[in-house]
Amino acid sequence: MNKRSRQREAVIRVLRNTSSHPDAKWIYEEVKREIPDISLATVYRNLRLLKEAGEIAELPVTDNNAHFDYHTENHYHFRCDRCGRILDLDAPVDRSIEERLAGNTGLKVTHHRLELGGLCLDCQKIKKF
Amino acid sequence: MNKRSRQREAVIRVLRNTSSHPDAKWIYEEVKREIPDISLATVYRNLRLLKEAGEIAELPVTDNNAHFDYHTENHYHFRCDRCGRILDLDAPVDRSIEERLAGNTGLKVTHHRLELGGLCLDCQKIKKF
DNA sequence: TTATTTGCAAATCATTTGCCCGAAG
DNA sequence: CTTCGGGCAAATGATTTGCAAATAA
Repeated sequence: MNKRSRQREAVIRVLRNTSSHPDAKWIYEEVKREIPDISLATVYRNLRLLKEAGEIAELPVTDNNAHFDYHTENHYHFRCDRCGRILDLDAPVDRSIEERLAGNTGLKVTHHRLELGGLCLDCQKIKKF
Repeated sequence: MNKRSRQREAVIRVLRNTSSHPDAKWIYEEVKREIPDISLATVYRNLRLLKEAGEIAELPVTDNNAHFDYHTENHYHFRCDRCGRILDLDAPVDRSIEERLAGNTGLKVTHHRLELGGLCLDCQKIKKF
């Protein structure tokens, strides 16, 4: 993580400029438009390093693909049950939830993650689901 | 899902009798104590079928292994950042969170997932982290 | 110069599938 | 009987790794 390579910068830039919380393959395809002979392994390598360095975050999902987010500060997500899209909510983070739920369990709570689920605007228009 | 096989019953029973939200390998090892020649594929197959039938739930995690939960009703989790353990919280689910966060976005919210993170009781005792 | 990073291909790991046999209903 | 589920081994798909060549500092 101590050299600024073209490919690493491109991975960061792609992730910064999308709000779609993409997986590695999607990021790879995007970066390839700028650096056509970049290797998928390089994308994976950089995503892992950036994550370990805390510059990006990995989202917990159930679809067998790691999804990434450039915004590491805590914020809330909405996930569409139909199309799988993940949207950022701009509601403020409410830390008081943490004490309220942990109660007297003795757990040391440092953060929380909250995600709404349902149908996004596009998918609500589609009749059968 | 319309026959009651010994191995399927065993998978369900193992999951029902643990609170550790295990992955497929762990469940496999447990069931093997009762049915030594069960196949790992059978465990995977049943976990997928049971999940599709809504009898168990899959938890979203970032560790490249699918984790399962026998309790499909909505409830909150605590995840230990150090040991990765996932605990159930017995705090009541607060559906009012959904309207509060979705606001006037137009999203149709049907459920939410909330997870606290930090250090569990055991890991708080360990000095260096 | 020299430590890092890349691209490629092979390796690994979790999970799924094809197929044929045994078991449940 | 007849259909569904199991075991095994091979297939798949995502992610990682070894290594020699390329590149940033």
